[in-house]
Amino acid sequence: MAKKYKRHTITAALPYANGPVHIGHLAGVYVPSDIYVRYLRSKGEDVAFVCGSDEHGVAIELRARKEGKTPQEVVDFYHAQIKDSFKKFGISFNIYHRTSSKLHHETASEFFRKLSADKKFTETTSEQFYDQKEGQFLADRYIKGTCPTCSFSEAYGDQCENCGSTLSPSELINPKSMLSGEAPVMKETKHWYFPLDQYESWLKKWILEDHKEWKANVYGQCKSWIDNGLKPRPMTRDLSWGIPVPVEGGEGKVLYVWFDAPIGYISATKEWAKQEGKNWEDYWKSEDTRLLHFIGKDNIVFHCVIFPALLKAEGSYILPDNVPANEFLNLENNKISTSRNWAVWLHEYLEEFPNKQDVLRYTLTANAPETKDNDFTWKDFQARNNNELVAIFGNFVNRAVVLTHKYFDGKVPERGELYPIDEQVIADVAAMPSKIETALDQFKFREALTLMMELARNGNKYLADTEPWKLIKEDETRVQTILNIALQIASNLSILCEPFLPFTAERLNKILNTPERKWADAGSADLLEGRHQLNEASLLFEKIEDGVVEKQVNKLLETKKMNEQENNTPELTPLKEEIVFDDFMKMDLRVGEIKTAESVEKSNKLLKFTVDMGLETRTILSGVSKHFTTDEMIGKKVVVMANLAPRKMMGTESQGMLLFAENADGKLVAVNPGQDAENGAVIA
RNA sequence: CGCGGGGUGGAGCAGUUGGUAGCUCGUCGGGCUCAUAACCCGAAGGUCACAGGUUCGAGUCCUGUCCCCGCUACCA
Repeated sequence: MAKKYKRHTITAALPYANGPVHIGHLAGVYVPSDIYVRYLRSKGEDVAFVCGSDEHGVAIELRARKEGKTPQEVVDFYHAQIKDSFKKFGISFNIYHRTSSKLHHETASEFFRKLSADKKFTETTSEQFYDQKEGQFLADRYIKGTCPTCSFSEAYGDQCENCGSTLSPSELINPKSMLSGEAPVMKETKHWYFPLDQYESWLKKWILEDHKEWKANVYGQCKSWIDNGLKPRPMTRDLSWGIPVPVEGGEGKVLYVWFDAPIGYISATKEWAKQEGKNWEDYWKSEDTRLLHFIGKDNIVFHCVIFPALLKAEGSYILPDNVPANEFLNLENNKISTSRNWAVWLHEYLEEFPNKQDVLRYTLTANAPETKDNDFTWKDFQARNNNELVAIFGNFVNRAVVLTHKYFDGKVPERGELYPIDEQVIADVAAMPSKIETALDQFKFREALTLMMELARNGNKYLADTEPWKLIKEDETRVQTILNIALQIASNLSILCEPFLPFTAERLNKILNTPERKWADAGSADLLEGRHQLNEASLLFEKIEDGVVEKQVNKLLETKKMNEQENNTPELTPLKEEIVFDDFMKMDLRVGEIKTAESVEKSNKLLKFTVDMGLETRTILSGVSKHFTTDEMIGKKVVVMANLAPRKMMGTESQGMLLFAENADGKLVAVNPGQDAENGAVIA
């Protein structure tokens, strides 16, 4: 932070209100942002920490339809649940707002109207697929059809999952709406485009030159976008759930969620300012305010490129000074997945681990995905609690307090003459706050946490080196000095651990019988006066037994089992249209035997096979390298669609098609005619 | 050859402008007994994904290869 700022506006990514929040959200965004905010507040800085539920978008509309509810009912439920989880975890938002609120609708509409009036949009009419049965335009992802490149029948409108080609929906053969299953029609529609391309040179300077200090993952992602050339992006959608387009001709259309969601930060700030009697514009339009966005890596371009460009276009807003984005957290070696229920849900954790919010906050900070994706395991959670929080932090505090009660009736003893070891440890304490500050100022939360724990470790070492329990028999004055210093360290811990472990800081202050202290006090060896009365010692952390984490692991195994069962009784794809016998007879299916198999250069999906078809040997390409190794395919009998028109892929002509069955989990199995079938035999 | 991030002792991570490879946890050995069988000391353990190159010297710079993750633009 080279520049001195008067105040800070800190945003945390708006969680999407179509499901509860899990440890991935916490680790990636909310714990780091909360640590940073608590640190700033402790330093006495003026901070607005804003967040809220993102409640628009097509996914919520679809979910509501599926559950037979209104979109509002869906978001009401999850908004309340998410808000509650954050509150209980001590995520100290100044306000947790929501984008379905009236104030937000007004704010976003006004923003849009301003850009529209200033001619910052271009209005373009184009033809898009429309589902007549559902009365709705279709996003690319909601159209399926046959891939023109590889004939895969389940290709999406934007991409074929089988061969990897990038598509546009109009290229699909036999397109089908995923909503109704009907064939969509083309229909004209007008949208408001934001010409991002016009901001290219400005973005180049602002990010690539002026913000080289951004994290490597953030900077790299932005550079990639800018270097690839920016295109105008539509800022409106043909949907019904969202903020109505507030200008002439916008009937039946809503604002794109990625247009309205970041503005949610602004409306949240407005609401908070109104409640607190402050001026919201100080936090968004004043050059001496520092704006920071805490997000996950999936949001980088929206927060670094699109939203800043919109703010720039509007003209009166400040721009983010930094966007500390984290990578993703995995759970027990698998990607966290809401739909597969592979997650640790915060509302469940709160019930199953009462009063252990700090343990999770600690684990997620110590193992935060700051530079790359990381893995959360229950075993690691248990180890960090038992070996670090209990053994090092909790134990040190307990030792110091118990000894003080034992020898001095719980009154802080006066400090006498200092030995070199005392002076050393006091100097170490004094040096610690600035070390932690340096780490926090660079968003290195893992490192900051390690430093904080180092102080507790030093405390334990100090006690071990000075051995007050031995000295008490011969030199009580010396013990007074030692315990005084040990307690000063404990008091320092209460300040320095507060950003990371707020509940622990509170308990520690209770034990020490002290008020909450501020960052400026940290480093001092005079936080506790002589004869200050301590409260009874109580444990800050408790050991977590094997059975407890085993239960959690079993719960996940159970989930895995259920997912597998669901896959075994899959939702089968509905039968295709009836065909007549002659249609069937048009297909020439033959038995073949794979003679050779090799991977295709520059393709991550294709394998190249030579297949013995009895009369001839054919070269056939198939997009199956994710499913099979070349070795396991050699010698296999397969069914070949023999009279399919040849097609060139990756420079090689494929003379036919191998048949595979696809399981619900996407895994392919070769259709096997049995080893007795002769090569070239007709299948009918 | 689409783009970005990552690949460092059993696990999780640091390694700044190239100069004897560090930290936490775990393991092994020892010590201590105030403390939640907690604490303290010591040791073992790495061809820094792989192959070349530049250099007196490369985890660090260059070239190529492999692997994992994400993005690829109406998926929030």
